[in-house]
Amino acid sequence: MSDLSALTKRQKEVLEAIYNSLKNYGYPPTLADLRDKLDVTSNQSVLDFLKILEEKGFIKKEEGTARSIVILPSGYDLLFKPPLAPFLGVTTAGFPAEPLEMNGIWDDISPELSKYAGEVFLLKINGDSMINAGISNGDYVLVKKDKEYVSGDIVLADVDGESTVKRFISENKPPFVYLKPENPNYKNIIFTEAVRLKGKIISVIRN
Amino acid sequence: MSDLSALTKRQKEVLEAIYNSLKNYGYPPTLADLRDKLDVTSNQSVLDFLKILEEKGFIKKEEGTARSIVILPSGYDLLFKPPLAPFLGVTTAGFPAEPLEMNGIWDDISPELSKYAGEVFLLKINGDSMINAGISNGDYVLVKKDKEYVSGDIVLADVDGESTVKRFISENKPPFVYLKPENPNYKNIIFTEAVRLKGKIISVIRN
DNA sequence: AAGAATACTGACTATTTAGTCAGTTGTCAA
DNA sequence: TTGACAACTGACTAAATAGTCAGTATTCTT
Repeated sequence: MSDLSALTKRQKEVLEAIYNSLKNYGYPPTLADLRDKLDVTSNQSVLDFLKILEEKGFIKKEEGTARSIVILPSGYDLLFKPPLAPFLGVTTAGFPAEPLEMNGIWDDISPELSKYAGEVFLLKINGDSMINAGISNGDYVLVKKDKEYVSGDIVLADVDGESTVKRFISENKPPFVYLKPENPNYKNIIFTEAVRLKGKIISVIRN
Repeated sequence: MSDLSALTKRQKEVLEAIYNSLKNYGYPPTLADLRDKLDVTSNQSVLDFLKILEEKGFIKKEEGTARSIVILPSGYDLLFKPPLAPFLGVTTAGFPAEPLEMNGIWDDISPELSKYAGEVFLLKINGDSMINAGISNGDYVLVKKDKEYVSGDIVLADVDGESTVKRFISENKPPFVYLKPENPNYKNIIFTEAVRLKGKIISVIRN
């Protein structure tokens, strides 16, 4: 038997189609809605998929009831969280990483933000190197993956395998390009090949 | 004609019944579901209500479509935010109020937070009197209504009809009880009858 | 090479659900 | 005291929707 949590590409498309309906109309799709979205002509195809998704625990539906498909938490997980996973172990701001407990926290962030899924992730700040930029120990920052950075951006950087949050500076005088902590007790990090920019901090959340 | 945004007690019950269905089952109710919940025996009663709620802009439904009732933002406002309304016009942090644009912003905050509905609201900070506490101009703060405050809490206070965010201090030496701005350019506000504490700041959100 | 799983078809029925019609009752303000 | 409004009834029809049946084609595994 195949892995309980594994979905084929097509099956994931179905889950996404359900989610999109929900998002676009505010209520779940009918079999016919899904039939159209999935470009099939038979209800049976849809019922097959729903049965599989239900057996694997991603959705739930009531028999004999119109528009009764509900996406379960594990379904939402599959839709949104997997691309974030690689980052979740890491943590930041100049000090050793601590595993991030997403439980609860992610729920406090809007599902709306899931439109950024794959591009945005949440990190818990560990350290005080950015205190003067209003980012304190224990805060959560929302990081958006990006390719372009301008001087002054607050960024998540990977320095020799260790993650850190600093201000990115690029200027016409020495030391030209470097990472600047917003705390006089910390030193600038000169940009070398060991430094990689992972994303921009787009939001700070403090509870 | 009566106020467009006013609902009778019964009409509000209907809106709540819709919401409860949504919450309990994950999808909207049918006419029959509502018929049962509202303890009426005719579909027409339900249709009458839905028509009124739709005309008044609290819900939307598709004709000829099962379970197609969607609660609109103003419907959710009515369900959760009414106790907050008095606050929304106000704004904060030492300077004149600016009407708060909830649109978009509220969407960035989790629906999960609606469990605090009636106790929590969002304010946009206008001013820099709390800059050293990490609360800057343009930030949003999540305020939780409360009755008990301890020295050191950052609070939303009403001072002579004007709202402001400050640190609440209560100590054994003069001036004993007062509101302290976290910015040396601002003066302490001594606690008098003109000062009322409205809530605690539980979260700061910066975009 | 055979079976299992996946993805799919087309015609059909049964059930659910929305909506209509033609009213009644009670309340409250002009 | 009349008329608008709010809340409601019971029987009905029309439409939407779920689900069945009996298959085929393709790919992957053993």
